[in-house]
Amino acid sequence: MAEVRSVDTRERILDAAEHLFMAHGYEGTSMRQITSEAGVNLAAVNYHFGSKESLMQEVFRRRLDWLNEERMRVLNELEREAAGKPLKPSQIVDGFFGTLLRMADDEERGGKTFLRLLGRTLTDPSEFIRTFLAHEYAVVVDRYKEALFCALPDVPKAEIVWRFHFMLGATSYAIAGTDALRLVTDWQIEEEDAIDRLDRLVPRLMSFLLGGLRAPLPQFSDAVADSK
Amino acid sequence: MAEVRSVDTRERILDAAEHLFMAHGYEGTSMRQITSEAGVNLAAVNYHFGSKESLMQEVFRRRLDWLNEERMRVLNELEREAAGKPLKPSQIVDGFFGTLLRMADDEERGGKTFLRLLGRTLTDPSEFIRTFLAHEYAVVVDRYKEALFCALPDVPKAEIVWRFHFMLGATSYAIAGTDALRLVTDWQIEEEDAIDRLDRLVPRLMSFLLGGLRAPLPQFSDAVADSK
DNA sequence: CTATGATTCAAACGAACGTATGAATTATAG
DNA sequence: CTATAATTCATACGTTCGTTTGAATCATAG
Repeated sequence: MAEVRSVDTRERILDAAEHLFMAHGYEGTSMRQITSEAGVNLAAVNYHFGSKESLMQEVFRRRLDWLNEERMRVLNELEREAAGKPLKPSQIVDGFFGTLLRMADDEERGGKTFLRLLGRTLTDPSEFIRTFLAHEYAVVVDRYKEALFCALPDVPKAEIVWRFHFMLGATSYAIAGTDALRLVTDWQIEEEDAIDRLDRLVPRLMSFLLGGLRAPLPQFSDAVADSK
Repeated sequence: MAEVRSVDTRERILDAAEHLFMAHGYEGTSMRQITSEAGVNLAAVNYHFGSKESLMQEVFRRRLDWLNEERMRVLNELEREAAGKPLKPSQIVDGFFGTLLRMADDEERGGKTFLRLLGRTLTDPSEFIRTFLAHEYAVVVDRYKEALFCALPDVPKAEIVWRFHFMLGATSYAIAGTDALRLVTDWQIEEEDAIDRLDRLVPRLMSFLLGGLRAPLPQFSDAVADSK
């Protein structure tokens, strides 16, 4: 069985697809763009992956499998060290979001390209993509949610779930890239941040997330005891 | 000049486009879907708007013109009342994000449909959309940024800009809709929140945003005085 | 070396896309 | 009523899309 060529072809396609999906979105990227950038024949995608949808799923699976495992490993390690005592919220947030953000430095795992793709895809309108991602994330997110419940026993669970959601949004935006960032700034300020974008982004985002997670509980206009 | 028919047609097209762009994205929505849902002829879009791109821009302009004016009006009013004294961050945040979120109740202004469209579009990969939105937002965002600089004189400007960006992300996610929300929860908790989703979402999000905005400043690993 | 299965390739498929056209229809002005 | 401009309509154009096909090329096993 020939292996050398095909493994190479598969990987080249995945790399090109990852980059182009990030830059132009799923619907905005054609098979011809992908195979052209990968330097392979047009039919190669359908031969190796079956369809464009399956290719998209494989692009994510290649990265998320590792991320999910790593997140699980980190949380298990934290809980082992804590020996039964509840974790600090900052540890949990770092385990989930910090682990993600540190992928940006790891070119082997897709680096910034994959992070930006992920950030943009989480709000992608395509039904099959959201369904796929929700399924990929379900188990890990559930474990982290439970950890937060234990770490913040005085905060209603519904509140924690919402704040988890808000944290995902802030993070998604942060990694979706500097293009959307033009919304907020014309960069009259941060020329000095050209290189250090990342090692500064992480602590910046972490401060913000933790501040939001530990904010005072909201007061609803209708006075209802919102416990549990 | 005939006006009755064409005004109706224009509006019907805009409504259908708003809904379909929200549900399936810009690239994922065809002219035939739009004209079919609007109950008008296929050629009507090109006749009234020129092209699909122009239609997309008009969909946003119809809503954002009002939103921008309202945000300006609110901020001017706040500054008038304050009479020179710096505003409270909570006032500024409510002026920018609260004004946006309250559109959800206003069906005349697009309601939840437009909010979800906006939330999803802010991370849309299409170049011309991001460029257009950045241009539409520029002036207002700049005024609110300046207001935050004055309200938080001890916080470095770069930090405020970043946190503004994070707040946009969290808000975008919150309004992008309950579909993406499945990522975080299977709704084992919040059956009771079916109706009140919105009058509870606003205070919830506001608490989170303010907590993040006022969080302790991050400590960078390389010790550099990050003033200015 | 030959046979076999895996992979690559050029070419084509039908479908769907955004847009353009010119005639038919409708509303307004004189 | 008639003339004129605005709008609607059915239809078609040229592209591009994702996918398929069958032959050509390659690597490996016997």
